Amino acid sequence: MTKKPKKRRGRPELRTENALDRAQIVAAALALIDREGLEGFSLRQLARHLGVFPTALYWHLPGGRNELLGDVAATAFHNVARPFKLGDDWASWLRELFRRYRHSLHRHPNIAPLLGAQLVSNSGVNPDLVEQILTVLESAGFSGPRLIDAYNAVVAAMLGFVTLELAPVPDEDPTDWAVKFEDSIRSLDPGHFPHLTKYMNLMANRAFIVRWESGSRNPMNSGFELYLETVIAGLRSLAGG
Amino acid sequence: MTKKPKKRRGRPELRTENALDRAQIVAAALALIDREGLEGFSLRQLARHLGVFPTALYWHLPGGRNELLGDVAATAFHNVARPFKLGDDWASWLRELFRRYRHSLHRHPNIAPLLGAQLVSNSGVNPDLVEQILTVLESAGFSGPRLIDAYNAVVAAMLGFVTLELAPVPDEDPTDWAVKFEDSIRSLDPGHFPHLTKYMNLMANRAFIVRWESGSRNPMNSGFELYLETVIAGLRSLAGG
DNA sequence: ACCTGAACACCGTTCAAGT
DNA sequence: ACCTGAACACCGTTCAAGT
Repeated sequence: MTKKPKKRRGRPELRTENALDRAQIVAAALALIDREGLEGFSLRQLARHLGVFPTALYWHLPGGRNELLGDVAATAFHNVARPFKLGDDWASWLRELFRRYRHSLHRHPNIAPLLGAQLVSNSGVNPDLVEQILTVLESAGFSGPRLIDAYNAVVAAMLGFVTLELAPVPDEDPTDWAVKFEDSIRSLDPGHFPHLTKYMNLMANRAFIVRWESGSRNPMNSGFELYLETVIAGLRSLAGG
Repeated sequence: MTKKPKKRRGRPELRTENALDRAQIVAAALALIDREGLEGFSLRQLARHLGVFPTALYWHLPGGRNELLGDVAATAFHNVARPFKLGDDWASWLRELFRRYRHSLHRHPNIAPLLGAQLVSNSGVNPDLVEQILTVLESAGFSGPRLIDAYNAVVAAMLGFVTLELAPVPDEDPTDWAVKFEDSIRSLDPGHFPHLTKYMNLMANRAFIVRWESGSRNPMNSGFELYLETVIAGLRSLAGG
């Protein structure tokens, strides 16, 4: 009954009662990564933002940095999969899944490396998504070991394009790097690179390997759509097999 | 004319004349990453192996860590693309490209995150590869803006699957993590996850999201092959468009 | 030209101690 | 139960100085 809410009232973040819980830490981490990027992110900086000592985080996340990043990565999968009812069109369902996943990551582009390139993201992932993809592919005509192969192809396709699209630029002075890189691209010899130079205005900074900005600044929409249709057309033609 | 090869003869790595050049540093870095992984890799450790001070590396690689990793990543593309002659079958050429790239990365699985998830890899990449893919896709029937979309789809497909397949396991005590993760997968409710539990023996540790080992220990061969055929069949059906 | 050496401003994590 | 506080063993990078 004795209330004492006046403790530590000079603090920047007002930490009434028990300030920290796991969800709050994860949310703050995501916000920090959104602003600073993954390279600039550290537990110590996060702790500073939360108004606690770095070591306090270990009580809530015994696994430390990896556990935290696993939880952060899992948020990208929230609400990407819609319900699939028997009789629904599998291709439409897959299209929507791919687009919603991509949209979700474009809202937090800096976590893209976590999803594509670190198995850590597994731990937090909802098995519902796995179950649904299997259901949809069965309805598309796959079964047995081939169904599992198709499942792997679909997951790789869903994550792969976006991981690459949103791959971060080097963290050094980005304009220097961009200028230097653009120069080297634009000065290629048309004799040796006829197609590349012919299509330069369509490709410069818009195509993999010859771009100097990430997809977060330069979305690759039409490339993604063609990729998506490629995968769906391919699955359709292999479904009978 | 005065030869003095006896300098510093007590050193572990015998550094005759000028010990360091860029190529040597890159090779040593790759070897170190192969053994320790990307997380365990540091410039200081690399310098120790080379018998120099960490700061010596900056004379050869002014861009520091990023420049070094860019060069390391570029080695994955060496000799993946075969020559393409007019009249050759574009599908066969693409098949070989994908397989050779995958094979190249399986020899250095720890650098996979650099290629998929960091734009830094661009700097060292050979524009020949770009030119060749454009040539092949034109021969497959693509042209104009759609050719560029197809190019982006092909690059994303080539890099995407392998990046995911070789995504590294968390660096903490790996067996602990694996056991814990396997338990959580195997104890899923068949009522709620009928397909996933039905296919568990085919999927456990062999399919994305429900595996606890990287593709470097557990290659996903049949998944890759179906993915490859999916992309090729899809491109074939969209080439007319 | 090529490398040493000291210094700066950081990291993640462990462990004991406080309340 | 939840957090502080000190300590450990590291980082990448800059800058001046040596040869």
